[in-house]
Amino acid sequence: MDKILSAEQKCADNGVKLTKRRKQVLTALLECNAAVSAYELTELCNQQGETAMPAMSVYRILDFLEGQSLVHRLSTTNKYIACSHISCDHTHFTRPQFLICNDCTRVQEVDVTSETLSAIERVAADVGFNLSDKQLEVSGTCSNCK
Amino acid sequence: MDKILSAEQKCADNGVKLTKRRKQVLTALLECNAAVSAYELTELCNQQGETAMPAMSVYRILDFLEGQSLVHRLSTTNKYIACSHISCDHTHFTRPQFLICNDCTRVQEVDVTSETLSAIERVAADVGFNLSDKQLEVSGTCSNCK
DNA sequence: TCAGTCATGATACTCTGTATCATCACAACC
DNA sequence: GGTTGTGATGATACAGAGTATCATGACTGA
Repeated sequence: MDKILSAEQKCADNGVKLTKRRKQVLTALLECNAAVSAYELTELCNQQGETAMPAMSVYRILDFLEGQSLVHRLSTTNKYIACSHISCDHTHFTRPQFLICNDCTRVQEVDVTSETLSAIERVAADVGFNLSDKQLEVSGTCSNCK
Repeated sequence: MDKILSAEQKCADNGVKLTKRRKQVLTALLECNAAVSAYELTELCNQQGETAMPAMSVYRILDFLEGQSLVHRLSTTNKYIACSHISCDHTHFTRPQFLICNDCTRVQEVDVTSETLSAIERVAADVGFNLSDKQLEVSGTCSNCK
């Protein structure tokens, strides 16, 4: 799985380690190819793993992976997905935007366009509000489900 | 409190009733003038109310009030706020957009501008995605806190 | 007044996430 | 080699968010 190799490389570049457990969680998340909750991911790990994976570790590891931009947390649904850009050299300079399908719960990651961003920033600035570096999450129906 | 009167009128127009309990929850939410969780709201009701307010009822009542567009649920923070437009004739034709302050947790409700909306729609359409009628939530720092 | 319907009360439970402390693994250093 | 320090993981307990379910209350309309 070359995504894991890329992830390992990125971690090494940042001076942190993609340990066995972290690899296990990331692999499970990549394989299920969907947005899943931390507890669902725990179950997935426990199904295929030899040694038991505690939910606690999954939370910690997800935090770590999020810090490395290898996974994203969807705050509207409390679920996690693997970043679409693990094996390319995409830098997260622009914020990610997530299109969440209400029917099949699949999630597509795109970049926030500069138009969208500047439109939102303008509205915020009007009331003296500074945006922080968060992502955008919108829901609807994906191409498969409509 | 004329906001309560307006709310009562709106409910009547829709053929539903703003009961005593529902008024109590809405009043508490209006008075605290902030985004609060369902359980915090339960406590607020219990502090000032004579008869105990079960958390269960608060959830049901919040659902009801949300259906009447009298309160909004912030899904990124799992909190609720009273709608800013209770006592005006604002129709929620446009989606609300919430600016959530990371420091003081205050929330400002504005309307999504047509620019923002069309920019987001364009990106979504590019990948065959139809937006549904959800709101937009962005976080940052409000004018008081910066 | 009696039945039907909607609102509320009460209990229990699941799911999500955090706090805390113990233990383990590995690397640097003497 | 032994020791010590640090970061990763394990284990337990708990808090917070939300749902399921069934019972009861209140009002309306025949």
